[in-house]
Amino acid sequence: MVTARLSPADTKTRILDAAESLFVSGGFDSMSMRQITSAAAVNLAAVNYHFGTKDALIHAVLSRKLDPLDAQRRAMLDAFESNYGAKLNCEHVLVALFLPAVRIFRSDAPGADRFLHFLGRAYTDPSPVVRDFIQTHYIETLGRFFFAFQRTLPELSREDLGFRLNFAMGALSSVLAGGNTHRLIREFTQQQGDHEALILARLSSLMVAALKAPLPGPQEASEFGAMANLPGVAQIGQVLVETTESVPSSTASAPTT
Amino acid sequence: MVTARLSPADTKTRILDAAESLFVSGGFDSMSMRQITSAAAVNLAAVNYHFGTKDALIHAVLSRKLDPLDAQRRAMLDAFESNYGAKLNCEHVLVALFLPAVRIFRSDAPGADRFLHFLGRAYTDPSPVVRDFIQTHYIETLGRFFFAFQRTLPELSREDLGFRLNFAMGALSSVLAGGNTHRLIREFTQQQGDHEALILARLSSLMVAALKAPLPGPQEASEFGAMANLPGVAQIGQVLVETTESVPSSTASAPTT
DNA sequence: GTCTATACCACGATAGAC
DNA sequence: GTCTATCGTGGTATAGAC
Repeated sequence: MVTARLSPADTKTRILDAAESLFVSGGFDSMSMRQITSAAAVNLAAVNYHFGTKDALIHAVLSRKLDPLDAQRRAMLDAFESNYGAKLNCEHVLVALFLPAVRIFRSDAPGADRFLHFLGRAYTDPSPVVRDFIQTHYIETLGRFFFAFQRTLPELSREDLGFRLNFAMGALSSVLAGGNTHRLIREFTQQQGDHEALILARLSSLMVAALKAPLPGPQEASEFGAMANLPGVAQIGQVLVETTESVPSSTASAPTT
Repeated sequence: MVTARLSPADTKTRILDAAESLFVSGGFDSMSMRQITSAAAVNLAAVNYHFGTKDALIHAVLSRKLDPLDAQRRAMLDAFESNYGAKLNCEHVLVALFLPAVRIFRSDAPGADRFLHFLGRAYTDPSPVVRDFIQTHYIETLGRFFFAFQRTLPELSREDLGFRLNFAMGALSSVLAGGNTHRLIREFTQQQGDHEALILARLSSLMVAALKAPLPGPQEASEFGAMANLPGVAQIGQVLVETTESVPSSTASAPTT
């Protein structure tokens, strides 16, 4: 509505900013309402007033950053599909998947430099509150990208593509969550001209490698089996279990192996 | 150490089992002492008596599973280096890195079927209690594997290898932490003979692809740059920035990563 | 409609009784 | 070794000030 004063919207934003920062630092379960409210310089009850609950607050934090990212990803995939049609290849799809995040990261929006770190945390947080939200809100876009990858990589079966995409996306999330993103990216871009393109190229090259790697057949598997059966290797970790189920009373566990 | 009765060791083990299960489900910060003790059917204070603190408890939980894994990894790398010497290749190193985990996963030890899930959680948990413990206790083995990879992949620079290893290990952890591992892996292995070898081959092929992918140069980067500048793509997510104060400010403080 | 003070129950941790 | 009582802190809910 009208709301002449300028304080109300500011309070919500300050809470969101503080919560986001604490979320990136230690994850959802780690951040406390008292930490959030004191960092935002608002009253403890302000969170409950504006968001209702801690779960709803993290949903708002996630939506604020992930909704625009999701929309840009879809828009970019649309643009590539319109431009290339049947000639769409998997590099195009990867660009549509990565470029929006890289652009946000390289923008001068507040907190943009921490965006990749935030993205990694959001995708790796163990809390069901976070995982369920992401898995229910951005499934549609994920399905679109899955379908696009399937079109550009017809040699992969549905299950195999799922395995590789899971692998690739997990890799990206984990790398970003590590927080080394800054140092890593700076290293590769310090003497280059087009930062955005080079970051894209680096990430995409690894992804393409994981997506296009030849599928191991029985013969490759048997090679690994031969390695595993080498003398001095075969017995390592071989669980020769004579004790049925209950492990002996030793403080330092010798069993398991 | 006398402990004639059978209860004391049992109490510790039950606590460890309950804590491990809850850790896999929701991470470190999510699991509560009351959840743990009630699941283990012991008194609330039993945890503090046997382990001292919640942090020490999770350290014990991690050590119980990760120490044997770490030892087996080192032993297997030793065996491969003895067998192959200078002819060691990066597939060998990958087998030494993965096979111990796969063997534990496929053993009939209690909770072995959840081992990969546990491993993923341990490597991705956001809590400093977990991260610091892992990074301080298993650094030595990580260094050994890094050195082994460096020998078998001399064409990669130290920094590039670090980036790719980070990528590959993050992928593995994230895939495992996802929990879909069981269903996914079962799908690919249900009608095959040598499960262990095939799982190894699958994981290794993706890792090898990520480790051996050609490093993108300026020309590849410019191709991606061209994609990003297509009509209908260039303006998506472009944060119309007129203020270009902090451009390529090389704030790279730490030289070597 | 916006914000504050405060009370409520569950959490981790500790001391001391048994 | 095991348990109970207790303290400070976590998320949540409400009454009331502006």
